[in-house]
Amino acid sequence: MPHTDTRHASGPTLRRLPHYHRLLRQLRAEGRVHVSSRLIARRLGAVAPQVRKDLAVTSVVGRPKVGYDVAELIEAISAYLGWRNAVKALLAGVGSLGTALLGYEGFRDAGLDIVAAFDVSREKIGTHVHGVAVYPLSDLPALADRMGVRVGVLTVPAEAAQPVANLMVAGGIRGIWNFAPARLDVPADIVVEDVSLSSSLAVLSGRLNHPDSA
Amino acid sequence: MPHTDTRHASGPTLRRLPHYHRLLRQLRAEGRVHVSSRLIARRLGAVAPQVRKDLAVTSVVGRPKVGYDVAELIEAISAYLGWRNAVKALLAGVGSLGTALLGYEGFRDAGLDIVAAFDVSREKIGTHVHGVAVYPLSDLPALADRMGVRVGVLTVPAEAAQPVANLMVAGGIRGIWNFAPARLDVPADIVVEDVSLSSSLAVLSGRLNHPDSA
DNA sequence: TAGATTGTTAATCGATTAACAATC
DNA sequence: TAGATTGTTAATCGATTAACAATC
Repeated sequence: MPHTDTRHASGPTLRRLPHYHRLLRQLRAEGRVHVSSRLIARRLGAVAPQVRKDLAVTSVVGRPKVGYDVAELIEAISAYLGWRNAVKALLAGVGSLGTALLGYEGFRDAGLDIVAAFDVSREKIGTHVHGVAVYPLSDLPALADRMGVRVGVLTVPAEAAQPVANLMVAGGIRGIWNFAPARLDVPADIVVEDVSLSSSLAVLSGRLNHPDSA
Repeated sequence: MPHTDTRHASGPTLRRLPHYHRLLRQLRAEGRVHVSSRLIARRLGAVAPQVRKDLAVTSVVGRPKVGYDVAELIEAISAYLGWRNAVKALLAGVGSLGTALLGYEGFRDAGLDIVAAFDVSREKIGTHVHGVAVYPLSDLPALADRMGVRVGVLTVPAEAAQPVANLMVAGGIRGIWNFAPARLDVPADIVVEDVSLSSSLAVLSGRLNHPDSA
């Protein structure tokens, strides 16, 4: 009996899935119907068994001597990552980064539909930023709950991160995409994904200053 | 003989150093002079040996029963990450994300001094964005070389990423902070650090959709 | 001194890579 | 069929965590 249950995807695997998706779309645009793990690996700077193990989480099976069906893989990755039916999200903190994220059209294709924004600033409240209405932070829990928002994008200053995260949790949000440079203390069933620009920059600086790095 | 040569800092360690730095500044502001690895670990959601191993790369030694000197650690982390004398950087791609990054004052404190921006758009060339002059992309190699720029911040669309990275390399740049969703092909001695928002979002989505994740 | 804390070695854990039988 | 490619198990690698002697 072939096992149909998908293996659990590790963090590194999840991180790579969008790269596979991007390459596969490119290959499909070039008219390619099948693709081998070896080709994918070469184009992405990886090795073939890595690619096969990653793709296995989608339950797609390849054919020996032929490879994988490109269109099937694209669809399966989209489905696995929940890109088919976008989840509703809100954004808190309409500063320069928040504004830039509100202006990024691509999130809807990546399963994220930002339906409301929140800020403390009198000047911003009541305006629309890239088509998204800005509400007062104090309305966040009630509005999030009413609209059925599941994800919060956190782009507030460090000091405000924890209190605003609390508002998100109070509003019934399930996951927080945290761009603030602060560690969040949230209930165990809330998913937090940190985007730490300072960490990323530190890796770049460290490698530049200490070049013997592996 | 005590060994004075610093151990090599791994990627994960480099990523955590800014978090230690932030917490230590906070502790210093509260008037704390010494700190134990145990306290740092608790505040950052880590374990004490992890902290001690990370901090060891700075060559700072702690005192049994007392802990580490807070000010000394702050200084040593800054020095290790090259935050003392900021490196010159340029930014290519003055879109919404590029504009947001140009507006972020904190980079200078993190050792990055963005001295010029580049774009293809006629409207943008010749203007200043958050005080930084925008030049035509074609001038990038010559200007980078002349100004002694060492880091390039890449915030162009995916299709432009590789050609613009090539311009950066031609201009003598040593490291690229890549925000574009594309894999860059560069000489082996060039450091590339990717910030992949789609990967980060994929982790969040994957954990939300497949909750049994570890 | 007694006890807390460091620095480091050893054990564990998880992810990557290599190897290879199954298969079309 | 012969040979390329998959799916999966075993080996390797690197990072995290546990353990503990040294030390102030």
